[in-house]
Amino acid sequence: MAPLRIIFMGTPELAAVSLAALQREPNFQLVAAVTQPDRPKGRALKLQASPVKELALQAGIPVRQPLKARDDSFIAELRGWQPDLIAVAAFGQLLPQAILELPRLGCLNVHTSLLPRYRGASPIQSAILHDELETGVTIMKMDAGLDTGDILTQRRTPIHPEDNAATLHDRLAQLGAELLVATIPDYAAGEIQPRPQRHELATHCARIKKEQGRIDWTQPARAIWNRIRAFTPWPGAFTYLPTPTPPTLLKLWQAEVVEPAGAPGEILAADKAGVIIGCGAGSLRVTSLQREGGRRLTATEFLAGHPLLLGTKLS
RNA sequence: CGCGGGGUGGAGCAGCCCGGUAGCUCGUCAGGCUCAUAACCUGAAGGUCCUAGGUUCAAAUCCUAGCCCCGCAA
Repeated sequence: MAPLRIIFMGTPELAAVSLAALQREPNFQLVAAVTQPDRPKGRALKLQASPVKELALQAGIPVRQPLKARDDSFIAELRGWQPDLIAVAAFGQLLPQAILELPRLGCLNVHTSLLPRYRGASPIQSAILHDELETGVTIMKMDAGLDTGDILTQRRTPIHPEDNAATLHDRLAQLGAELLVATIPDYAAGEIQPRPQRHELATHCARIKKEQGRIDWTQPARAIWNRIRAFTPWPGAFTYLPTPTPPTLLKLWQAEVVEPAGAPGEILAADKAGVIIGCGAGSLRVTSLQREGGRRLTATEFLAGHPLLLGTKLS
């Protein structure tokens, strides 16, 4: 059997993991990789290629970076590759019907949630933020909506207390890549019956905004704990130290829920075991934190250079 | 030229404005104390103050250039 001609569309690291997995399969022929245009990034605002682009270039796969996927000349070019299938993972743009119908086998998408839950831009963070006990990945046949296509396969994974968005991201990226590679041959052979989503159970999650990382100390400790885990490593959960003008930004990277209660935002203890801060219910022991201008430090290291007065109120 | 903070014994910081023998909280090592501790007491080792120039009688401190790190912004 001739190898399947596959076009890959994706952008961030999550997608690159899937591309790498596809690329290792001898029965798949990656005829092109499509990704977002290089974007200014970093302190010098230099243009930076997406992880998918870097990997594709390294693998000798032709790369395209259309400003708009619905551009006619781009679609014509896609057609020119004569793909059997388009595989999409975190591409960053909705695809027009013309593209969805272009390959013989249509477009498959890797989504890092158990659809129909957490459709949209931030499924990994949102699952943690909403105190879910498990999440997973879904391979679906794409349709015109946002993550509304028929489900081909799913795989679950528990969310552990020690998980944060980074660890969960890495695990789901791996799971998604494996599941994609495993699903495609069965799907191509007609052995998988796509199942429509139960749309009445759908939930949506929007793109994360940095401001959502701000901690509201009147919330229960567990909710704040989830926020810290969901916003690590990006954009970071933060609060402010009441230093004389202006307040100092303080990012919290790691914490655990503890029993003792206290006024919301008040520092109840600060020693080698961590910094204990009162919440709306219970309190939080912070064990890894970072002041603006400084690096991420353990509580012990932080306290060596930045004494925290008991009773200080964070905001 | 996007804005800003910073590079000081092993770690985290102060000192810099107002040049003049390098300090704090820890860690490490040795000894002591304790039923016990991420506890306490005593003592010790350990520093080209990022690099290269410059100013000066004298530079961690002032000036110039470079390298590296971080927050914001994306």
